[in-house]
Amino acid sequence: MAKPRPLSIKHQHPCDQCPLKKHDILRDLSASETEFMTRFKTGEFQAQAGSTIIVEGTNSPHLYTVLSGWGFRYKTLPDGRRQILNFILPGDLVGLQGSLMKEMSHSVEALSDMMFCVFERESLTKLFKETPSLAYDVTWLAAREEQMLDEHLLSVGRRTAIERAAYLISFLSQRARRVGQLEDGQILVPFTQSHVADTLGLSLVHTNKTLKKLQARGLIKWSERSCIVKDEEKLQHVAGWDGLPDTPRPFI
Amino acid sequence: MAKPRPLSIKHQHPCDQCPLKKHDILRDLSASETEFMTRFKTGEFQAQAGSTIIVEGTNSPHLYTVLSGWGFRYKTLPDGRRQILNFILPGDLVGLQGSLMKEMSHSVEALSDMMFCVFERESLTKLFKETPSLAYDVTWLAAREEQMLDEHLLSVGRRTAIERAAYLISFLSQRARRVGQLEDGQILVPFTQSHVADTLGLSLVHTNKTLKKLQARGLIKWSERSCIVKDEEKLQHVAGWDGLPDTPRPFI
DNA sequence: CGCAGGATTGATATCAATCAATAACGGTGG
DNA sequence: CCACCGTTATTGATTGATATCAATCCTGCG
Repeated sequence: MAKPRPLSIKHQHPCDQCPLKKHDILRDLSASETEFMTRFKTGEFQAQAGSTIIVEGTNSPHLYTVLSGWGFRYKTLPDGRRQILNFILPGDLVGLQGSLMKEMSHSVEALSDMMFCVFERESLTKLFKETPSLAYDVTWLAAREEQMLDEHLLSVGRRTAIERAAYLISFLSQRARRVGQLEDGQILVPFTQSHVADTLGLSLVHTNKTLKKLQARGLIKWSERSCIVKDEEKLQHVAGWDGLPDTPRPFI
Repeated sequence: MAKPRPLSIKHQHPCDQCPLKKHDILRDLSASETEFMTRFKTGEFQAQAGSTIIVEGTNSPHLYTVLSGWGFRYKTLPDGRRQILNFILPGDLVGLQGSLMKEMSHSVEALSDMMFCVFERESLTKLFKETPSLAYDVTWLAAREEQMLDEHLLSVGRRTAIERAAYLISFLSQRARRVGQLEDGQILVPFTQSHVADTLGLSLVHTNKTLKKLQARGLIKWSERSCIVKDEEKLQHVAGWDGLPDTPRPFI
């Protein structure tokens, strides 16, 4: 519950040595783009596992790119029921809504310790004026988020419990792999079955029983706050899902 | 199932007389923006009620803005189960994903007869280069779609059947009102309870029973392929939903 | 008149939620 | 070291919500 504050560390990672560059899935920036990003970036910011980074209804003056760590976006109903909307991984943009609209309509919490690259919301206009190619990338990222939400909605609305779980785990393992967060099939993030339940729109107990079924079928193994994927192909088949594209994607 | 083709009617509505201008909720375009849109626009296109405008997995060379009529975006599972993702109303942008990515990941169908303003996907890059303010608006619209999907996901994942129905109907009535599609509380669109069911993630039968409950409580009245809102405030309260913002929004 | 699509209803089946325990584990204070 | 927690995972029993099945009833239309 501790409210994280930006640390005063500035440009610990210069943009031309951005730690995200090592991921093949992320497209390279041109020299002029990197130059713009260097001006755009105002600092870095660290969040502890479990801390809340963005609170629904507030208006954050910042826009972030995740440099490392895992988090998730969620919304809650007045009585506390929670729905996890999506997970946030390295290379993802966080807080765009808040920069465009009056306020954020969802909250964000860190699953692991996280490191962010910080931008001022005001300079977003400048980005659009001065560097159209990056503006295009921002829009691309927004469209990608929409695409993921579409699939989640299909999942929660029309897939059965076991199909949903199969979809979620193969979705997460594919996203994880693309940013080096999958080792021997294990998704390198500490998340609980409560998180899974609130993503799938199921109760905790039923989520547990569903994961056990997948385990009994030999498709996964749940182990200490994480999940080991045993048979990704079968998981995808159970879910009736095509998988993520393997093409490079932008980041800012 | 008939595949609609663009009609050869060009600029029936010049951009400076855009029929969308009459809606207060839509922000005015500057002279230079209107000038750009005139060049950007390549024609108009009409779709019949029930026709499929975009097919999942294909790659449409066009980007559309809805001038009139209602439609919906949806995805299906291999065995045919369908999830409606969102509804499409005048002023909405359609096909952005297809312009940015390789292919569309959802389908679009017309609920009523519809009229679209047509743009070439290639000129989107030009839009970003030449008119940053419109590029910003495109991104704004993408973020707005994301916001709606977030709320739908919360609904399908965590709201009960009656809460979901209450949310959907107040959501639709508010969107309808903003573009003159609400008359005496009636949502002016021909949709069936099957559409409602596939939006809520419920079966058709249960949807019918749920709507009947709302009707018994005096909150709505279902009547010939549409819905009359009797008490919007109570609907919103049942759903635990804040409602849509009333601020002007962009369109392109 | 008969037919098709949509709406409605009752009976039954199934899935998932809830309730209630227990187990396994790490951390903490004595 | 051990007793005591709190968190997470697990399991069985029961309840409740929603799906499915099967009719029937409209209403517009050829």
